[in-house]
Amino acid sequence: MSPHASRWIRRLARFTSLTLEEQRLLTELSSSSRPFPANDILIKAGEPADRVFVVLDGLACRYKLLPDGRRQILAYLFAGDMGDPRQLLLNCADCSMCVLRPSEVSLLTAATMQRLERHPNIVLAISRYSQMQQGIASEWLVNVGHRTAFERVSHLLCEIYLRLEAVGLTQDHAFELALTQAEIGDTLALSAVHVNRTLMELRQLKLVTFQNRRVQIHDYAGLQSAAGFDCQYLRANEEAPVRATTAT
Amino acid sequence: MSPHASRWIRRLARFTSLTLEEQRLLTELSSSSRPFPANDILIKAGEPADRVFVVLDGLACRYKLLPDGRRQILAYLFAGDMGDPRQLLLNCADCSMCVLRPSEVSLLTAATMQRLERHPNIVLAISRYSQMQQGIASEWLVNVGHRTAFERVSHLLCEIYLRLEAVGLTQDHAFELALTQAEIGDTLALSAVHVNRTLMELRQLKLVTFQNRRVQIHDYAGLQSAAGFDCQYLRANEEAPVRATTAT
DNA sequence: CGAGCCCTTGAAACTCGTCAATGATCGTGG
DNA sequence: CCACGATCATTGACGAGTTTCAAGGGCTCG
Repeated sequence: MSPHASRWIRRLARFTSLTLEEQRLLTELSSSSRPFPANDILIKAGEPADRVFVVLDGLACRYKLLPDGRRQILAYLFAGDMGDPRQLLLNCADCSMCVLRPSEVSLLTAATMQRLERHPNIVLAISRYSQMQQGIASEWLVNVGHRTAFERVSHLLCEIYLRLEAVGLTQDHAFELALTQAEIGDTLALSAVHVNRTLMELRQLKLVTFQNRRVQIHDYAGLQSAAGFDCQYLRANEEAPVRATTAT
Repeated sequence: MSPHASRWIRRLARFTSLTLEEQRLLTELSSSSRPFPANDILIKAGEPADRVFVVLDGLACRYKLLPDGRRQILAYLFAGDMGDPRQLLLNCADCSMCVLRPSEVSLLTAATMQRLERHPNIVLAISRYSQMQQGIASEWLVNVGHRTAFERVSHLLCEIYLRLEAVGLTQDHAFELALTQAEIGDTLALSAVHVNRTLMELRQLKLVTFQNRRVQIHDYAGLQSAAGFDCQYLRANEEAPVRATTAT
């Protein structure tokens, strides 16, 4: 039995309340997790994708590589995050995935997912969660497209802070963030050098300190305002609506 | 009865074969469409989203606005394209949507979507289609993040060409594209001025001509290569797999 | 025929990338 | 326990791509 299922449950439970039985099922299904060493590749773009990844602990990401070797990170998967089950419907993965830190990852088969589908409540939570993930992807496009380097870095840090807070991985506006500056650059479409300069600037302005894989937010309001950050897209306080629609 | 449902059916049928009965249902459900004038706003970010939009004819887009007025276009919806039904599961729209040209748009209610859900085949097609749309969004992030202006414009034109071809809206490597250069700029995160310069360059290289709302591709292979375009993400030839998995 | 929107072009400024070198940190093995 | 190599952070100088500003011209529609 994996000790890490709780983050996943906590993540999903934000989108609809789960019964104890449903929580037990999620715990059971994620118990087949196994550890992956840092930089291990989970799947490459183009390969058949017959599993859904659940990151129980650690940090993974989805990304695409260009022929010249440049990389765009498309999404982070923190502890509690999972891939979109709809991915199973297509013949092959449209992007690659790797773990950035030593991580505990569970691989759910199509058969396992079918067990989940018998629980409409869980399906609802996963669907809403996946929809939120799409919202994050949209916000990233805005970020990379229309914000300055300074705003981008600030915005990303605001987002990560709230996402980690949602699963209980922050304390006093601080959290562990095991990303190199080069990886942040691949996320925000900035050079590692420029990420560094921007982080220095944030430090000098006493907004954020990012050192030794730890982020300390000194002035969240200031950071939010510098980023033009509006947390709505994270659906931090999504309520379970009265009407229990079951959409595709 | 709308005369435009065929593009929608054609679009979905690329992902699984639809029976005549299923096609009739889609035609019936889209018959409640109505025309929208150019620049009409379909929905604003934050408003309750209780309808799924199907663009039967014309051109719409999803976008986000920044407080300073800048706009990032997140997706185009050409004739035959639709929104993601999963959007209904969240309380409100996470981005705005408008029509860029006079368009024929159908608004499907949650009740209508529930009728569709009784047809697993249609659900499958829509799910696969939506998944492909997500793939397009990922590719756009790569585009904006890691490609030069020249590559971005070329890449976008390659994509639009294939998407329009899929629903029969091209002839001889030419198609109507009712976008202003400013709108292309809002899509690719470039200034309108630079879009113009890039289009001139493409014209001089005899790759593409874009004039009078018409795109004529003179050298598709050359354009594809200039863009570093790999059409796989469009799932142009997605086969209906043997196994009929029904994922969430 | 005029108004408005869009395209086109030029010049100057700025953000950010690249290149290069130096330090700091960490894990590993001698 | 220290030395070593590797990875990562830091800093400076320079260059390139793109933006902004500004102005003129063309097209379309009423």
